[in-house]
Amino acid sequence: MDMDLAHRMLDVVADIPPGRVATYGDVAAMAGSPSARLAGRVLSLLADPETPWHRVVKADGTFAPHLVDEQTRRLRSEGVEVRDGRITLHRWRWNADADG
DNA sequence: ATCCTGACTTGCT
DNA sequence: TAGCAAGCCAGGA
Repeated sequence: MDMDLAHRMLDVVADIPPGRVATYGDVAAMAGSPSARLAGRVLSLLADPETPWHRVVKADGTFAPHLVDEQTRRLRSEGVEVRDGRITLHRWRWNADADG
């Protein structure tokens, strides 16, 4: 696996501000990859305890099935409104340009 | 080499 | 809105 790319993805995730989220596709794109699957793979294999993985969601605002509970708790603790296992993406999605 | 599976996304029905 | 297929990168059998 491309470790340089992997670390860029982790850096992108680390840059997501609290209370904001990004999609797997966003993370991949910002790291220079077209593969959202790779972003998920990188998080599953290389995420540190410090990595805010819970700020990464699917393109439709839902979460990976096995993470729903934990991710819901963490996002709510940051002020993100989670309804029925999903968020309103257009409202919480991180805009790197506007939000930093 | 081929097939299946996975923290994914998009387009069609 | 829900279900399916194809495309995507990588890894295991």
